[in-house]
Amino acid sequence: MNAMSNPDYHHGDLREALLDAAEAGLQKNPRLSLSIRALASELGVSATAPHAHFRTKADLLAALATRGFEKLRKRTARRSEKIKAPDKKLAAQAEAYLQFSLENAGLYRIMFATGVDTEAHPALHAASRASYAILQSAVAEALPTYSLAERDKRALAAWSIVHGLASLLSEGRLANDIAADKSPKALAKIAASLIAQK
Amino acid sequence: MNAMSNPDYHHGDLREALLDAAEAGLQKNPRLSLSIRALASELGVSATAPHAHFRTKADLLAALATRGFEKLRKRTARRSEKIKAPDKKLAAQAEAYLQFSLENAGLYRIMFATGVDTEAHPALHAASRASYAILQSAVAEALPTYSLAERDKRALAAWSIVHGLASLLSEGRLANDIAADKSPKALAKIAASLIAQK
DNA sequence: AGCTTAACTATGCGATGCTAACTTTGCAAC
DNA sequence: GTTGCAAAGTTAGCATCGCATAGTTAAGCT
Repeated sequence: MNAMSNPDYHHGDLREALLDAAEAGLQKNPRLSLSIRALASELGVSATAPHAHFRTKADLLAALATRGFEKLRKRTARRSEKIKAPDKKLAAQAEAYLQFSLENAGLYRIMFATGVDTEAHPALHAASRASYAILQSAVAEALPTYSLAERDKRALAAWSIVHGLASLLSEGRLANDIAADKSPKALAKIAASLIAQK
Repeated sequence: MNAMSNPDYHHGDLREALLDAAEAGLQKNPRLSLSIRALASELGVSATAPHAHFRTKADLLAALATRGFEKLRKRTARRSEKIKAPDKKLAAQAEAYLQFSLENAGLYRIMFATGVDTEAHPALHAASRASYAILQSAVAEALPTYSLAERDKRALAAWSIVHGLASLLSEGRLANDIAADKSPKALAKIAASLIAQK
């Protein structure tokens, strides 16, 4: 399955290569407007070859977003596991989330770009939902005495505030006169203190 | 300045007409990908006519976003003025904000779309900043005994949570299993209670 | 009446997403 | 081995898009 006999004919795995190239491009320039043709030529493949793997551009974007959510989930989960104290756990997750959104600004943008229809892409929906579940459980741990309904509200609030911050940050809408300290740590602290407040 | 003598030659005000048409299009279909050519033909004008008013598409989008922020500011301000109690004021503003984002989902998307460079468009920056100021003052009123720094943190948190909610909502990422009651009122209540909590 | 300028048209280029028809390759059945 | 077939490419071509350029028309000032 790997290493085809004729190296001219072609990519062992164009599908993954496309996603890799797209992610790399977004890493270099977060505002990059992805183009199927550009990706194809970058990989030395004809302009229409990608269509064998992604029917439409939206499908490619959805796959990319799915990847992004999986990456995000792993990151926040790993960071979270190392920490025992429930309230610090929440703050650590928030920080990991914000850090991810900053270090992968381009990918993060795609993950939340409208135009990627969640309902048409079950894998994307599942990956997004799984990311949320991590956060949700951290909130639940931080507020064990609260009712289920209240904890759900807080979890929703947690996602909103953390995503809101990430979104405002990556759009450069947080000028110095609004947030002087824009480090993930400082912002995560604000978010977590608000959520876990009793 | 209004009503030109020759009705064949042309639009009294193509610039505003373009923005109107764009907004109307977004209203009908929030996911609409705006096209200068489509707008032009809709207005019965040549494909390149819009370029006399907007040098690039990004300029048009920035103008549209500026309009959006002004509309948002007026709405939240008007709603806010009617209410005296500081805590209810904050909740009312949050509700107005969320309502605006739902009723103008397409426009709201443009307002926060990356690719519209804030720094290159001072008017957009100012309009966005003015919207924020309304929210900021409501938070200050709700927490009069707090330090300036603390109030600023809360204001930032308020914007984040409200924008985060709006963003998650309009991307359809708030399925029923996450937020059962997705009415602006219910969500605003969550947001406001979190922010004004003492 | 004449000049300037803003607003618009016509033409055309290069890039893009996508379709359709054809070709190459690897693999498996016989 | 040959044959058949599906997967993964290719080339060609269409429609649409943003935008630059150059020419044209109308409006307004002097």
